[in-house]
Amino acid sequence: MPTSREKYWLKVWADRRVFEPDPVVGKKKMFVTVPYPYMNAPVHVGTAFTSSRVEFYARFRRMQGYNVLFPWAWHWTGKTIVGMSYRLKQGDKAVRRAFVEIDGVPESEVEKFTDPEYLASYYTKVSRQVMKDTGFSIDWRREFRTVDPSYRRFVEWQYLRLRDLGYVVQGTHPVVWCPFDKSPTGDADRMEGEGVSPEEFNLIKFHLGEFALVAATLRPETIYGATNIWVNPEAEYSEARVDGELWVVSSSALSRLVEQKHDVTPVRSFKGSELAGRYALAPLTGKSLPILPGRFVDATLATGVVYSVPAHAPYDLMALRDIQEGRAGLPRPIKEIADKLSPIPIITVSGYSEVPAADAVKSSGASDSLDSRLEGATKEVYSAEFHRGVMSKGSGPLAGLSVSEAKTKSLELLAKTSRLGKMFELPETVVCRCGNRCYVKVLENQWFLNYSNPEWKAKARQVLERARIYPEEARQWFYATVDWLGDWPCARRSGMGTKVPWDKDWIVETLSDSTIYMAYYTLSKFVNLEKVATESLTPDVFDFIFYGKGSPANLSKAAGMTEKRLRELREEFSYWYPVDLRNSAKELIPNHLTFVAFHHAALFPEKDWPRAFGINGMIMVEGKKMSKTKGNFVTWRGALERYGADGFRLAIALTADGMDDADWRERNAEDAKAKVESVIPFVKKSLSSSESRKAAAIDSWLVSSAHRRVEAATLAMEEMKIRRAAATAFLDMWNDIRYYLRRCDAPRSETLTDVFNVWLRLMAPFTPFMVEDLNHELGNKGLACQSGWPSLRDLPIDGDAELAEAVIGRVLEDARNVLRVVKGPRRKLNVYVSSDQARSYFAELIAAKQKKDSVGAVMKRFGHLKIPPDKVFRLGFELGEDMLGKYLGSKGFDEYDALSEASNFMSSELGIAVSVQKTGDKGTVDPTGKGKEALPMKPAFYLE
RNA sequence: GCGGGGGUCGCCCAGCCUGGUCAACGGCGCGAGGCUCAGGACCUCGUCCCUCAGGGGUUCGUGGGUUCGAAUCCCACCCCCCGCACCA
Repeated sequence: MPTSREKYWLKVWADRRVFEPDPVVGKKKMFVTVPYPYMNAPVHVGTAFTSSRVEFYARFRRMQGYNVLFPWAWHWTGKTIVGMSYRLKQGDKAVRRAFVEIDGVPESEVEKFTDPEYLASYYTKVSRQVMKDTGFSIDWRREFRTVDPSYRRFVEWQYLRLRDLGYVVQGTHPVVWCPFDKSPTGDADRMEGEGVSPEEFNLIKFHLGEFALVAATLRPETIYGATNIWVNPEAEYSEARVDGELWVVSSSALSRLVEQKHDVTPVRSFKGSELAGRYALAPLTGKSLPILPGRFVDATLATGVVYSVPAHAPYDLMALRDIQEGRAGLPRPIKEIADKLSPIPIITVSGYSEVPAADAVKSSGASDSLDSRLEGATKEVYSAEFHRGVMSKGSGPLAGLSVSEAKTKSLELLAKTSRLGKMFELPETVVCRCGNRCYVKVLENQWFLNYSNPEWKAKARQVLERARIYPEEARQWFYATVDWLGDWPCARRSGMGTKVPWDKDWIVETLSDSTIYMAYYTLSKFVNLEKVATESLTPDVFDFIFYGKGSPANLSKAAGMTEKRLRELREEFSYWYPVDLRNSAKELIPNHLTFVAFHHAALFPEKDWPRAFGINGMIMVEGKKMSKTKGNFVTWRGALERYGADGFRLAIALTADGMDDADWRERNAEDAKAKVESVIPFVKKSLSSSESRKAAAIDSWLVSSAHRRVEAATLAMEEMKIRRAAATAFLDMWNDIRYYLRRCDAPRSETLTDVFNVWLRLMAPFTPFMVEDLNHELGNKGLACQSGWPSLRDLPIDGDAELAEAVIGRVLEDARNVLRVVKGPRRKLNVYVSSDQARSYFAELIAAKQKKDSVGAVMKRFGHLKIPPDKVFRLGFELGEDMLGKYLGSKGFDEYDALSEASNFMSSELGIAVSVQKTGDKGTVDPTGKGKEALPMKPAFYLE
């Protein structure tokens, strides 16, 4: 629960509607967005990380005087929510446990989660509250859910227009299919078989009388090494008419062939063992190969028929040995056939004998053809042969080719014989979340977004080329994605969502519908305030709002809206669009963010294309990837409760920049919380020790430093370098003030007050609650979040003051070094500032070098100083261009005055008396003559 | 495999585009001191190795190269992370 101070400010902000922007003619605007989070769980620290970047940016821009719109919505469409709800209903304990133990949902609520809409509404409710409690500057008037009727209207409009443009096309495609869900089964929906996708198996038709015995293989190049054919003796096989030919395949293959749009008429079925002992004729080689029973053959994989290449396939070799060595227990005639067979090597590969399969079988330790260790042996041999293998003499026309070349060549040859077919199959078992085994289905007349369209691609690329991308490193990834994207299936059969307007059997797939919805925020306000009815939102009305097409007078009646309202909608859109910033985590580049580019390219004129994309890394927790199963899932609510709104916000701001992954660490969050809490006491204490007096150099220095910090923080914010900006605002600024307090005898209250006022505004985007309190504490009227971003003009640079502190810092550093090293008694540190002569020498030598003049003339005049020129040049480098320029350009800087003034300070810092003197002045005590070594900004020391 | 991003002083990380100000910012951790009855918080100093004068040595994945000079530029290699699609 928010603290009372947090509650107080939340109420003030809400009452004054500071985050509810409407168009203001002539006022520059800033429209920033984050992809809506999916409501199958409460928002977590990852959501917080991504969205807080926009929140900080929004508050920053608002202070800069922009009219900032930061809207929010909730993603409900898709099948995950429905799926989780369904699994809960089925009594899935893991799902239930996640709800209760990780998400913290009360048991009484979980009961109701069997209704997917309830589940989503619950998470929406708690997520909205936590975001509000964190003080996000969101215009909640525009909030919506992706299932809202008006939003559906908007999606329908989008799809109608995309179809008009020819970007929605129909096509045919193989998918992993769950027969129960009647839906494609993506990775996330699988219980087993992650990452498995359909592979195209080659079907090789062996002549078996008038039939074709159809063997399936991924390695067609091995056909020359085939010794026999395997069928599973236990399984059922069928004769069938397939696409007009007579095939023999496993019975289970028939139904899958049907799903893959083959024309199948079964003729008769029989046991696999019936085929044993018969012979079939191989294409290309023309060899007659015996059919043998092999129990290792999976009849449910592809056609359930394989040809045997014992030289290169461990399973084949082992199965052959099983028969030859009597383990298979087969009748004599079969065994006699097998006894005559031996491996035919056709591939040579370094590191293996002539029969690689034999080596692999041996090292695997497998004892028969059903031994699972053969799996590994197979992978090993295939991999070695594929990458390093060369086809040998026995492989006929393939001889001399690499294995991958031979693959292509063999397919060409087979195609010519018309003994080649194709079939999709899953190389491994895939089981759907619902528990059913999946297979490959070829979907016909599926709707696709035509991302492969070259013109569309070119235009999408333009959108990206015209946009700023933070950080720039992400740009290449975007471009690569545009090139890589193929047609995207954009409709599905199940889950929540909007129906495809012209084909109501389909639902628009969720990634495909969430591409231009930022435009919808400009009108959702009117819908929520009941100023616009869902029925009014016809395609023509959307055309008017987004394109200005048509006239309000003509539209008004049909739309059931006044002309004024129509114009208002159009103006609201025109004012806010385009999106100025869309920020998201990097894993959305290959899909959502690039889709945004595509759809804006298609549907909007260039002036309405997104201006910038912000990309951030993923969230880690204590150095590990956050996941529910690992048990390191941190909810936003949980973190907020522990560290308070400001502490949480600062901690998250300081985690990472660019595409680096953000590491959420409790230790850092605790530290952030403590920092936030100590700001106000620090300010109060500092002010109470201050006094009103005339400004001194050190006061100007603090103002100068503030200038530098504001400059750095502003630049960082503008480039979405949130961590950098937060570190500058909090840590660097704080360090400067602390130094100042130590540095001067009595801090000047006017300077402190000015600088604290700058500081609080720098911190305002990150820790708004504490800052409002501080603002109040400093006696300011109005709200900090509405005050202006600090102006550099109010913070003059004082180069001389900066030089003074720089030289003091250098002296302290050097002196500490000397004091650390030198042992023995010490009483006093004499500091000798360089003589006027040395100063001239330094300046002239540097000038000569810069002008590329000869330094000889200068040396001649100053030779008596006995300071080698190298030493001068080295010091020049050491000082750096910036400080060197400042020093040489300064008229008023007096090193001696600066250091003398600071002698008390240096003395207390070093814990030893410090006496500053100037070389060459009368009365200077320099018994060892060290002072002669002094150079500008590099005084000499003598330790007594 | 393809595509993208990276490897920095115990840990996280800045610097790299635009080479020298770099033993290299900042934070965390750790050590010493201060403040405190004490602890926490807070403040200061220190934290690669050596050094009784501000210095020296060895460092920025590895190996080469360019240069008066390289964490920064070029080449090769090694390693790590992310994405690879009908899914939010």
